[in-house]
Amino acid sequence: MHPTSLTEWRKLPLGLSELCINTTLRCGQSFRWQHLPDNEEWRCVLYGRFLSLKQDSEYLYYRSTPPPHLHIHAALQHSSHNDVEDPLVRIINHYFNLTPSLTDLYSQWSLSDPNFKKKASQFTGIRILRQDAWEALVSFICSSNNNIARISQMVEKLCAIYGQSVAEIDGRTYFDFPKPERLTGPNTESELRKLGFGYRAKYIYETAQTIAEMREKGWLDGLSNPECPAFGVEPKPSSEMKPEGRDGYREAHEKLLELKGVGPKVADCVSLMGLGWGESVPVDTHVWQIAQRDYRFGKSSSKTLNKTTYDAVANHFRKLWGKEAGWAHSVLFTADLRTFADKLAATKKVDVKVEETKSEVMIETDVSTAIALKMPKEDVDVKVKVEDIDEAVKTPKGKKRKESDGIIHAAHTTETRRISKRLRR
DNA sequence: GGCTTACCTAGTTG
DNA sequence: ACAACTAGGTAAG
Repeated sequence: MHPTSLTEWRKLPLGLSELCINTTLRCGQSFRWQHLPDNEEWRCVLYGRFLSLKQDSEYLYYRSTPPPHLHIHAALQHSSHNDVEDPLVRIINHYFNLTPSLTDLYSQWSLSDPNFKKKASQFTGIRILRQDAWEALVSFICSSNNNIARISQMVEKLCAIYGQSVAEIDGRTYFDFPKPERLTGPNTESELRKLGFGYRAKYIYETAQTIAEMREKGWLDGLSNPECPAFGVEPKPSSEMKPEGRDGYREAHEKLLELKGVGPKVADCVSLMGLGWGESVPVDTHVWQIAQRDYRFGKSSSKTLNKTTYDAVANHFRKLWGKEAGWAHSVLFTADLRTFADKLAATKKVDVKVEETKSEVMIETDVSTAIALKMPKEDVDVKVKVEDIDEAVKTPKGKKRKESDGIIHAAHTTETRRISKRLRR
């Protein structure tokens, strides 16, 4: 394939508190975005179309390859508008779920939940993506007992082997996500095992088989929230909200559980990020820890996360945060991720001096602000005194961290290592 | 219904 | 170097 040309950057007015791609694309919702650290650019393929993004405090910048003629997603061709509306804008609005006002939602959640208010100021602009349901389903089957780095690797391999080549830019080929039919071959399971999918190989193969051969066409997308349908489908009103979620959400969740490798947590991830059900609250190990630590769970309820406890936690958060509980959940979940732990650790006590080498202007800030401002890492020289870190992180000396509140301390230990490593170079 | 255990593997930890 | 452990769970008993 020839190197593909890129269009000029175009821009959309959009504040960082309405969308922060640097956080949203790294918090474990989508596993396919490529991050180019040089200029903080993000690249991916959506609906068969290559897309590149970057952002500053006022605008979201986007560019793509010239409009394709043949291999275009069907929904794009049915552009019923006479206005020459940029198809990329439609894709961006849909994928990033840009219709609801995120700042309004944040103030709503802050009003009803002091803990949210406390954490949220460091984690603004986190949106729930409206991803393709099939891609979300496969991605989250991969996520079981796994870490974000490896999930991303696996999804990437899946696209490279089974997906269609869409563009070649800077020597890298970009692929679309393969349809279920591409994964129903008799050797798929063993191929996936060779690619390092482990026991998930069987789940993916069997689920692809089920959807391709045992379900009506459009079955999965048909489980979508009518208010937030698949790309290119007209929105319709949805049913009324209930404590356990709307009827359509309950039904989607139940149907997803019939698929191999799909338990309650994966079903909720797909419902939330792939089917547009905002009340879906995936309760994973992090959320369970958060519920026990910050929301008084764990005393009366059982020690392990069984089905009853799962529903109790999810219902509690739905009651607390309302119809878009899953969006709020994602903010707290992100705050708890190790990748982002430095935001909280740093702002607590570490005073980090950041020197922007380009302008040679010295500013004092914490790591969190530096990240929030999205200073290119290469342009930022972070200087931290080791005593400050030790003082701030208070690395525990006890060997058995697991017994107590292990998660926090473990995160701090990791963070200490990470910063020390950075200092050594 | 609630609780255990096995399941793949890349990367990290001690 | 190298064994043990960890990471967005699920299925089966």
